[in-house]
Amino acid sequence: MARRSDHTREELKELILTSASKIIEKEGFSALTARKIAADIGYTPGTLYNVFQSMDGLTLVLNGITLEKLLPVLANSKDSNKDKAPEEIMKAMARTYRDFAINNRERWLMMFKHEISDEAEIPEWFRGKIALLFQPLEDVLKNHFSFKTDAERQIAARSLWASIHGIYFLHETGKLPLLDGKDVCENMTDALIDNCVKGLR
Amino acid sequence: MARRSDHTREELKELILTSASKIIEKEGFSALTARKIAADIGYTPGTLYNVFQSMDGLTLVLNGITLEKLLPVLANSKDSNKDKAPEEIMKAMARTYRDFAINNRERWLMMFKHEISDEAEIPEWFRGKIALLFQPLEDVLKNHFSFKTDAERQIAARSLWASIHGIYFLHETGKLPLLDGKDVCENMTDALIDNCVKGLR
DNA sequence: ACCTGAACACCGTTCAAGT
DNA sequence: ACCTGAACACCGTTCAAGT
Repeated sequence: MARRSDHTREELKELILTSASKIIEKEGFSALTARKIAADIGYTPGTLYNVFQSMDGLTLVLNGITLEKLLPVLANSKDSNKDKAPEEIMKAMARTYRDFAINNRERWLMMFKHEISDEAEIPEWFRGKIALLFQPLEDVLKNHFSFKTDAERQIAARSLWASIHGIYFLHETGKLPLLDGKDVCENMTDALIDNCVKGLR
Repeated sequence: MARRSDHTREELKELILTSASKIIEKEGFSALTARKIAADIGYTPGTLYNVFQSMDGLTLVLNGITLEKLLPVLANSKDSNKDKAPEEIMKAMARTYRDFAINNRERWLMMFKHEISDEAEIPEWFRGKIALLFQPLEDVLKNHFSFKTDAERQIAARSLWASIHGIYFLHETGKLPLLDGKDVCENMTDALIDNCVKGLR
C-alpha cells in the first residue's frame, strides 16, 4: 500500500515528538508505546521505525529535548541572581531546578528511569547536552572561587549538583520517609550549599 | 489441571523469589517477567498470582529483601569503624554503600527504577524498612554531634545520605560525564562528608 | 521511496473449568 | 483448595508487498 506523503519526514518527526510528549505528560513514561503514538498521529507502528531507530532512540531524543528545556531555565536563574552572594545564587538555582522537576514531573523522572541498553552506549551528542547542564553552576564557581585546575571545578560542580538532585529525586519518589514537612527539602539543599561554600573558602 | 501440591504455599513463594533474584542478577530488572519466572520454576503464570498480588507486589517484596541485605552490611561498617573520628566512620560507610551497589548492581538499580503506581501507595512495611536504613547513620550523628531535636538529626542523616546516593547513582548510570577518574566519586563523597561535619561543629 | 499490514515473539492479568 | 489453560488486551520490531 502506500506512499501517502501526507507529511514530509521532518513533519512526521515533529508529529511523533509532539504526540509522545503529550502521552508522557498525561500518562507517564511507562504509558509511552509505539502503537499508541502511531494511533494518535494516524499512522501504523512501522512508520515510527522509518523516522527513529527504535523506542530507545526516540526516548533518548525526548530526553535530549527535556535537557534543552532545562538548560536556559537554569542559566536564566543564574543570571537574574548574579548580584547576590554565590551561595544565594546557587540556592536560587536549586529551587529553579526543583520547580522544573515538579512542573515537568514525568519528563524529569523519565530521564532517570531510562537506562541505555549496554550495546548502544550513550551517544556523544547526549553526553554533550548533559555536560552543558553543569555549565551555569560551573560559571558561578568560576566567578566566586578559585580552583587549582578546571577539572577540580568540574568535580565540585558535579558533586554539588548530584547531591541536590539526589535529595529532590529521593524525596519526589517517596524514598525519604519521615520527611513530610513542606520546606524540608529546601532546608536540606540550603544547608548543603552553605556547607559547600564554607568548604570552598 | 491440577492441585499438584508439589509445594506448599511457602515453598512456592521461596521458589518464585529465588528464581526472580536469579533473573534480575543475570539479565536485569527489565528482563523480569511473570512468564519467565513461571517457566523457570515449572508452573504457569497464573500460579504467581496465587502467591503475589501482581508483578508490582512481587517487585516490592524483592526490593524489601534488597533493603534487608543492605541494612546489616551498613550497620557492620559503622560498628567496625566505631573508634575512628565520625567523618572517617561515615566515609567508610559511604564506601560500603558503594561496594554494595556495585556488587548488587541490578538489584540496587531496581529499587530506584521501580515506581509505585499511584493507587497502590507505598505500604507501611516498606516505608519502615527504608527508615531503618538511615538508622546507622543517625546513630553516628547521635554519638558525635548534638541536635536540638530528633527531627533535625533525622533530616541531617537523610540529607547526607541522599547526597551520597545521588553522586553514586548519577555516576553509575552514566549521567555525570567528564568524570572518568577512578577515585573521583570517593573524592566527591569524602569532601561532602568533611563539609557536612564542619557544618555540624 | 514510503507506508502498510501482517506476522513474530513476546507482555501482565484474569478466571472458568478441571482435579 | 489449588493449578491450569486459554483467553483478553496489549507490547516492540521487522519486512514483504503494494503504490
